[in-house]
Amino acid sequence: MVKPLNLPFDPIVRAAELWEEHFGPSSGMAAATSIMRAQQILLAELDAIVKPYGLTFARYEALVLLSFSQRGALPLSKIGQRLMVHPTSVTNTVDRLEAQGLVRRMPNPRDRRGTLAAITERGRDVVARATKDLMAADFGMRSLDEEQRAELFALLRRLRVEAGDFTES
Amino acid sequence: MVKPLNLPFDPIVRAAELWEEHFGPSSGMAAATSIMRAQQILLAELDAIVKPYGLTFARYEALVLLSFSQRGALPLSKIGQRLMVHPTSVTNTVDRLEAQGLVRRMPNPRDRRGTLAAITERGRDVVARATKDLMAADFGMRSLDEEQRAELFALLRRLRVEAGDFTES
DNA sequence: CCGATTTCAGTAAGACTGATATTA
DNA sequence: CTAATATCAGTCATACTGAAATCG
Repeated sequence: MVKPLNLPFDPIVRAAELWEEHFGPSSGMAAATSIMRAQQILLAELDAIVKPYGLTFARYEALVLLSFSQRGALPLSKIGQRLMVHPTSVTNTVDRLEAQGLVRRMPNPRDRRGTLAAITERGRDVVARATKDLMAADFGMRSLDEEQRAELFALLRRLRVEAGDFTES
Repeated sequence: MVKPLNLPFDPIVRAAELWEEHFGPSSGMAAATSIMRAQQILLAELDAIVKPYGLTFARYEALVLLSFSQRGALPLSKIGQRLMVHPTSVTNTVDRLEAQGLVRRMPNPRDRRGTLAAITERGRDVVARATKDLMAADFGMRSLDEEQRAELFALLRRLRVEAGDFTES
C-alpha cells in the first residue's frame, strides 16, 4: 500500500519546475512521471481490494478474461496476447491460479502443442465477488467523472496505438 | 521490452464491451486498465533508453533528484518521500547506485541518525547523458502534443490528489 | 519513553533470457 | 525445415514485513 504523505506541494510540479531551470521543456517528463505515479497508486489500491480473495490484480485480470470466453477456457498463448504479458509470466500466473483451484489446465484439442487454462466453479465464484468489490470502489477512478474517464482513456489510447499495441482504427 | 502485437482490435475496448454485457458500466475498468497498459509500455521504453548507462528508470529518477538538490546530497528519507518509494527500497536503490560509483553515502551532519546520498562527478555525467537521450525520445510522449500532455497531467493529478499524495492546491 | 532514520534478513510477485520438447 | 507453444531453470529489480541499532 502506498501511504499518503501529504506533502505541502505536488512533487511532480516541483520536479518539473526544477527541470525547466536545468534542462528546458518539461511537459514530456511531467506527463510520463504522472503516469508512473498514477499507476503505482492505482495498482496498490486494486491489489488491496483483491487481496482478500488471494489474488493480485494481474491474476484477477486473467481470471476475468477466462470468465468472458465462450467455454471458460483459453490457450495460454492467447491469454498472453490479450493481457500483454510474457509467455513465462502466463505460465507462472496459471500455475498460481491452478494451485488455488481457480483454474485447471487441459490439453488443447485443436492443437496438441497447446494447453488450455479453464476457469473452475470456484474461479467463477471468486471473480464474481472480487468484481463486486472492485465495482464498489469504482476501480479506483472515483476522482474522475464519466467525461474525464473517457478523455483519459482517449489520451492514453494514443500512446498505446503508437506503441503498436494494436492497429489503428 | 514490450513487443508490438498488432492485434486487429483494441484489447481494452474489447474487454470493455464484454464487461458491459456481463457486469454493467465499464468506464472505471477501461480507464484503470489503460493506465496500467500505458505505464507498462512507457516503463519498458524508458528503461531501454537508460539501460546503456547501467540504470533503470527508477534509479535515474533518484539520480536526477540528487542532481537538482542544492549540495547534490539528500537524506535517504527525503528521497523516499519525493519519489514515493518504501524506505527499504531507497536503501536498495542507493546501494546499487553506490556500487556503480554514481552516488556515495555520507553521514548527515544535521542528524546523526541519518545518511545522505551524494551524487558523484560520474553520477552527474551519467545523468546528463541519459537525460539527453530521454529528451530526444521526448520521454515516450511523442504521440501527444503540448495541450494533450497538459490535459493528461491534469486528469492524473486528480487521482494523485485523491490518494493523498500531496495536499490540494 | 516515543518516534524517526536506516539497515538487514527474508519473502513475494513479476519480467525476462535462454534452452528444451513437442507438434503444426 | 521453420515456426509456434509451453515449460523450466535461473537471474534481476522491486515491494514489502518485521526486527533491530541509533539517535532526537
